[in-house]
Amino acid sequence: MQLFDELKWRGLIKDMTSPEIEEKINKGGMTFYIGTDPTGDSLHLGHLSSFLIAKRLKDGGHHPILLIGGATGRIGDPKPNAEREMKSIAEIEHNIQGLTEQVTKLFGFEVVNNYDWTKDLTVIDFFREFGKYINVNYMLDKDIIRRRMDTGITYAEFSYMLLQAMDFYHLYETKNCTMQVAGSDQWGNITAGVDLIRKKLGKEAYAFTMPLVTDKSGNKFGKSEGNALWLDRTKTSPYTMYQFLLNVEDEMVIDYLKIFTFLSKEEIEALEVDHRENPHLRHAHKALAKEVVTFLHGEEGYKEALKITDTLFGGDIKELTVAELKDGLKDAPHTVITSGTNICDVLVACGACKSKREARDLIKGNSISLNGEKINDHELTLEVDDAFDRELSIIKKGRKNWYVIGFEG
RNA sequence: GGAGAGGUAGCGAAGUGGCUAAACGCGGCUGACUGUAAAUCAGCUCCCUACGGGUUCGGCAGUUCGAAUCUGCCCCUCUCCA
Repeated sequence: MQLFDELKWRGLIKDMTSPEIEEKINKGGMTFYIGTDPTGDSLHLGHLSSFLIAKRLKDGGHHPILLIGGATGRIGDPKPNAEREMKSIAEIEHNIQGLTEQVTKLFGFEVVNNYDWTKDLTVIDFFREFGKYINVNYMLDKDIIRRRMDTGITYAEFSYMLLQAMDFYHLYETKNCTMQVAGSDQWGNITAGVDLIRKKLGKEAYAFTMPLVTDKSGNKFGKSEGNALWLDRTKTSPYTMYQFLLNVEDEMVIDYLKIFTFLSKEEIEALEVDHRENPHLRHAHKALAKEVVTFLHGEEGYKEALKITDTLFGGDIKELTVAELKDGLKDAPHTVITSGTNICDVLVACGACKSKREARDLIKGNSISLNGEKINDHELTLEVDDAFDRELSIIKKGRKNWYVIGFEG
């Protein structure tokens, strides 16, 4: 199967600026770029799909460049509903450093920063060199701008697409970068760049987008309880990442295998059959979790995640040794209390509950386990004598939220 | 600069002097059922050991026995005009 067809089969191609892209992708040898603004100091799962496309293209003989938006990040890409908060320069610098290290390590891409070629541009030069080539009517016609017309948009964010267009133009000129790849929400910005290159240079540049990865109900994929799943293991442990992927919706798991793994068509189709016939075995889920965690954190990270999973979901935690518990729960919040503390206070202290009221409600609702036993008395106190080896107690909220309690004194 | 319409809990949106800690929907959390899934059903969703108390409806200051609801000033958003 040729590269383009494979990308298509994996569901990674939504829109293209030109049908010639198919041939160019199959042929290899292109320099292309993907971009991200330094909104955080690590990538998260939501970024991964487009970075993996870049990796696939790289493996197919193309040359990827990662553009980090030191300049564009100072402005903010318009969101559909509201203006972005401006980030401090210090935070942006910090994020650029984090992202650069991460991407270099994980993907080995060449990294550039658009602040380097925009920081010395004067306003007047900007207007003469770029402003004159873009019509406001054209900008107003972009979907993202139209959506912001009733809630308001500042001149800074309105101008964002010009900065991104300049990036493409700059990379085209200096690095012969002829293609841009991004998520479908970037279509407006991308085409602005293609048009700018055509107008200023009379040359054709190319771009395609990938569909936004969503869950079954159409929400953006890659958040757990409102928190992003970071690719940096100090921010999101291999275990947490593994668990998230193991729990994706049945209907979506095959799509995710195509998007997030390098498993072949044959392997994925075999998993699809397996999953249809024996859904409860969850072989497809396990494959997805294994592949992604191994790619991100190596064989060791995967083994660690698997071991913790087996420990926590394998049976009765009372049968485990303290050493096993410690190891299995080393990513769970760890809180030290004094022996004799009320259970509700402990639940708040360890972060399981926002308030004592919530703690009582959860206890009444049969949701809290202490050392493997459900509890229903909110007057209960935690005693060091009841702890495993007089050292630690384990609280579980719901089915999969764990908290380790140590004792002081 | 002028005229009009708005700012209500995580989001959307009711409420326009006491019956409102604030309808309803979404989201979130928990329970049951399952396969650590989905769907479904049930409970919870400002804080407090509580048939009660304390803080809320852009901000500040007032009117009133009583304000999310009325008044003044300020901040912010949208629409139209210039």
